[in-house]
Amino acid sequence: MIKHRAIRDALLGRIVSGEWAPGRVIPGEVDLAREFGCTRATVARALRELVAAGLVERRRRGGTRVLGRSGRDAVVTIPIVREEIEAAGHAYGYERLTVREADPPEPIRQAFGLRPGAAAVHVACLHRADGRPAQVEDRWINAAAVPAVRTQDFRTVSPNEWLVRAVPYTRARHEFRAERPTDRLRGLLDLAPDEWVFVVERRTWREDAGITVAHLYNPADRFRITTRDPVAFGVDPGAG
Amino acid sequence: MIKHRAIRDALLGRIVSGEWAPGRVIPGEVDLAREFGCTRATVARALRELVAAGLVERRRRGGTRVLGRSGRDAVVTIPIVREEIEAAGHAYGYERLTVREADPPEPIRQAFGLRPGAAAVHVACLHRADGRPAQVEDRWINAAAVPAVRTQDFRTVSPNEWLVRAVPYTRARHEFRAERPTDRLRGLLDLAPDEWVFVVERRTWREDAGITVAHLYNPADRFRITTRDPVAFGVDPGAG
DNA sequence: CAGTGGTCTAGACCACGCC
DNA sequence: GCGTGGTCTAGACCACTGG
Repeated sequence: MIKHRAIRDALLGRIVSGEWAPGRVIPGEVDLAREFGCTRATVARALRELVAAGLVERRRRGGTRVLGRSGRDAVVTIPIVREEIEAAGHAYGYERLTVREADPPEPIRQAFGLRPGAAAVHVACLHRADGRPAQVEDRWINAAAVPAVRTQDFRTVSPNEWLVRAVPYTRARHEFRAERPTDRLRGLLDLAPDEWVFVVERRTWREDAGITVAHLYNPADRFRITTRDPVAFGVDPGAG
Repeated sequence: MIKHRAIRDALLGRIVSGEWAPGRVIPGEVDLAREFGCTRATVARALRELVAAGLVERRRRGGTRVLGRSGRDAVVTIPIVREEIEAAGHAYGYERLTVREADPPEPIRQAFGLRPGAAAVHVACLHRADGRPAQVEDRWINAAAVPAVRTQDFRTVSPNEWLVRAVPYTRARHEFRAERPTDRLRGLLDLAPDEWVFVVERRTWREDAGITVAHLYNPADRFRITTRDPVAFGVDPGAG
């Protein structure tokens, strides 16, 4: 029986049951500590978790207030194509299409904060499931931030897996959208005549330097992204 | 100067700089407390935040180990069409298309955990930006879990906004995918001849009872979902 | 079984911000 | 001003687990 978790769950129950409606100010730490027979510190820890979960807000002198859940935040795990394919019981296949050092196009250069003429490496490759095309990966890597990329030919190791090992990053942003495929994509992915592609765009930074911009093109007919609730608690039981 | 935050940031720096590489076991709480001139409790709090951020894992006797960032988790804010439209400076328009009480189809019934014959309310409506169709909302609401839905005609209030006020939920799941539009959708959304729709599927529960299943159909040509980093720290500075 | 993290107490001082 | 949360200390005991 972990006290701070029992307290957190008790308070959570009062909130989701509606006993403590959104907008209401709940009892102060001292009162709760008395009610639960513990010290302020333990109550404070429970309340800190509720804050992290976005269920309450706290203000000095103003007390702790229950928030209405607009409930718009969700956590999405960016799928790694290799793991998806293997988890589905299919044979994973990897094929490097092209690799070249070149001037990145303007949008990429902007993302990297590079001056015109600065070098970057472009890699394109194809991931297969049981031989069937599953994803085209089109990626620019900032050669200034990752010099080692020049010595890599990506013939057997996919850019994603190489980067994860080679360069820790500190920040990532993703975008999901659907697009009309180019003719090249249509051929590579063996798309139906009218089929679109589901694009996952992934950008990573190390501090302020852009590392990579990747476009992951998936056949829209057989691709989806799912979310789960913000970690809040449930996962990661010991963390607060 | 908040000590636990200073310590957390110092440790974070050693991790992202590579001084403490993934896999490495970092000094114990007692050593860190001595180094930073504080008590174990303060160091523990800093480390708890690093755990929550997914940067380290801790085990009794095993110590605190730096994790490699596969970096696959991202937070996505589910867009609310009205806010998106108004934020873009357009006039928001709402039109209820249909509302009826009916037997939900099998997949919906399954999501609600309802027996055949149990009632639910179906609502369809259209959201516009400057008169132009922006999103079709197709939603089932569990009448058993939300009896008040029977008295609502949704003529002026959208189901989403009504539900947020009326029924707190405890759990939500979303799915993003792209689909061929039906003819009805093509007409309602004024889609280009070959255009697909970007579907956001949203399901919410209260405890174990399903509340609603919504399909939000967006013209794929002008819709995207973006993510940000897991809250970790930065947002919500006081929370841990 | 020893050493690590996990938890909790009792008490203190501080800082902010409604009233 | 004064009550609230925010932080920190000093010390204690426990629980797990790797060597």
